[in-house]
Amino acid sequence: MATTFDVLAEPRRREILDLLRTGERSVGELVDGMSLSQPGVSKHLRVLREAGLVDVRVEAQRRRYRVRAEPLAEIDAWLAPYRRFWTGRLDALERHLDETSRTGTTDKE
Amino acid sequence: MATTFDVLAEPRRREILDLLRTGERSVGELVDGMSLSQPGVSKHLRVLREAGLVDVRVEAQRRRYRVRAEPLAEIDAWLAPYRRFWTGRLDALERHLDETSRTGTTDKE
DNA sequence: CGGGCACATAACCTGTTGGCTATATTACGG
DNA sequence: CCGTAATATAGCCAACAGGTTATGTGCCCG
Repeated sequence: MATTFDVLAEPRRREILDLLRTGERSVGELVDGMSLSQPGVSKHLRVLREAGLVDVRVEAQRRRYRVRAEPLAEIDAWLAPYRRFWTGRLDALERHLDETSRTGTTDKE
Repeated sequence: MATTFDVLAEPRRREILDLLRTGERSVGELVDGMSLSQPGVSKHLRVLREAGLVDVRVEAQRRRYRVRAEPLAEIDAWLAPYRRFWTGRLDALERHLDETSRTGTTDKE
């Protein structure tokens, strides 16, 4: 089963998520909103669903899809340790530890 | 040229980033740190480099790689509009707007 | 209760990707 | 200068992903 990153790597799937960001949508609405065949959309929705990125609500013959937060929150969490690379300053000590954590090899020169 | 998401979709590339998170590393050090052939590592490094996710510093015959922040910051930015899905509460008005922003179709039933 | 919607699944084809082995390249050290 | 160390590139192959068309399935409506 694909990782969240795999799933998000697909532009059309990010497009779908963008469409869902403003609220639930049926498959047909998604198809209308993005030049791609209906089976194509369904295929992506399946991937999104299996990765837990969207939720379905069956309503008569329609299926309403909406964004699920958890996997996105995981990405956010994955990003956390890197965040110090671009957010303002970090503790001088912390930086020092990083620089020297692996020293001891052929590191002198 | 691959998007940042494409690049991050590869587990080995995330592994490389993880190794670089604690400071610069040479290719050889990366190879030692992750069961994968040297050409394999170099190939991934090339992708990471072209996507701007890492930087190289040539030093004698060694190449020292390190993390570059920008693309990661972009991911962070992409995540922003979704963040409200899992961070605490959001403004009632904002939620209301989302729920009703597209209403007017076959939305009643 | 039969026809048509809305959606999912199947089957097929093609392009891309990642791994490997072999080889080119460049810089030192002696 | 030569040999070797460190890394990049080339070439090859198997696996996979995404698009398309055709078809299955369930549910409302007249």
